[in-house]
Amino acid sequence: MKGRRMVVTYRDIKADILRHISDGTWKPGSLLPGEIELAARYDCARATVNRAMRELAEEGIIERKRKAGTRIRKSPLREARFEIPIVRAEIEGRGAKYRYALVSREVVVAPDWLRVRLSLEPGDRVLHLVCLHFADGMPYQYEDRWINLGLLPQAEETDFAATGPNEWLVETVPFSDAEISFSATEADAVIAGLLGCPEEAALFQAERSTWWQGRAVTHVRLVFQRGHRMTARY
Amino acid sequence: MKGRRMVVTYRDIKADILRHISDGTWKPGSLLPGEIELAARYDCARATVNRAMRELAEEGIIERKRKAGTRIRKSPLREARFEIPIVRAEIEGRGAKYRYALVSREVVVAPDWLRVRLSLEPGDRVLHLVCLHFADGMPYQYEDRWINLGLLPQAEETDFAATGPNEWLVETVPFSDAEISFSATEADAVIAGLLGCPEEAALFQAERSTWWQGRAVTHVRLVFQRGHRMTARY
DNA sequence: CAGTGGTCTAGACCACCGG
DNA sequence: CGGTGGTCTAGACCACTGT
Repeated sequence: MKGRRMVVTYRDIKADILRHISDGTWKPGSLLPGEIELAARYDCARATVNRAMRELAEEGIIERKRKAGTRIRKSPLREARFEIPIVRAEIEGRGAKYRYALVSREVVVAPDWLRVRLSLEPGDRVLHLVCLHFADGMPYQYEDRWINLGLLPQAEETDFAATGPNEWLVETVPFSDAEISFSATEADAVIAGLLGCPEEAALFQAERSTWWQGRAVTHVRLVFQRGHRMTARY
Repeated sequence: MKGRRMVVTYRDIKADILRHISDGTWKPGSLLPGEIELAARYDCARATVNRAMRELAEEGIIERKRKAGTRIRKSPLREARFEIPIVRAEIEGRGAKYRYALVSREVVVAPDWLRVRLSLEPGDRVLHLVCLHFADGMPYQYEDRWINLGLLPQAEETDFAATGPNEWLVETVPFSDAEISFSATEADAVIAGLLGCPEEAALFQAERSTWWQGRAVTHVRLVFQRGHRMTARY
């Protein structure tokens, strides 16, 4: 009279383990049963338990070491994941109308601070662009970008009046490594003028350097309009 | 004379796919071969290909849909992961000496803005703490915390003069959901005084609300010393 | 050196959804 | 409806590392 036994999924196991942590059955630092033991308890294959625990480890909930076993992390070294969207998508995703404007364009020898950041050689030339991004006609983001002409010489011939450098780069360099950092900055006269905010206003900014196969592609400083927030759940 | 054939690992496959994207073999938007096809090409089990592609999808490199197959993402919807450490660990991790100070403590009825954020009832009581965290004797972070006494009544009897609320909460509420957001703020008179920076200085701040099993635990506003950055690679 | 997690395999069933 | 990815299984070998 018994139908087919419901199969235990790795999601079930994750949820069950989280429940045990939540209700205090397993406390921070304590040792969990091994995979074989749990597979027996849940009556499933070890691979299923493995996937559940591997994901919990990736999420920073538990800590696994061969031979030593699996433990609940003392202070849950958790991490928040932030999507890094393209400005256009970000603005249109909020249901606002996107507009882009090129403010200035110049080809120069890379200044020292940039050479250091991107590991460029003395004398290397870069394309320096300043742009503005608008949401519903209001200034949304100031973009100060430097593109390595040694790696992307075609950038010098490209017209950035219509298409922003961000979108051009995405389709030109399909895949890349990046380092991004967030901080606060005070609006200088130029930025205050362009964003239409008071000088010295506190603004949220992101700086990102990008590499492709070990070579520097671009460096960009993005300064957001007053009051901008970046949010994540975790 | 052939020894045991080298087994193809899921890491090999990930690397190979990334190489194909990097060198332009597969362009953004293009359709990749199915799992069975790839398993045959790499001469491995489908599960191995599946794990490689599943991880690439999690990382935002590719997009998978049943029946439709797997494609390279148009604009690589990538995400940066930031570790959210406890202040003490953050400071000691930089090799600096950590010191904590409680600035003020009061039990009050939750103000309206907090009630809304944490979905509290009118009249609910909260513990309001203001603390300072020092690195090598220099003010590092200002902490403005509110703890829900309805959920954690024992907080009212706890002495936060020695141990910071953050560490107390971590060991009291082992697991929780959180929403965190980053922005820039101007130093008001109080914060400028405590952090020792000019009034109106642009400061980086994080705000976090935390829930345990659906009930609000705490809300905290963390304001960092001038020049603070949060960095990630991706 | 022995126990634990890490990974691969070959096969199977199934859910979803595009054509 | 049929092809694609999603997942589970039972078994195996291996790498790492604490004891």
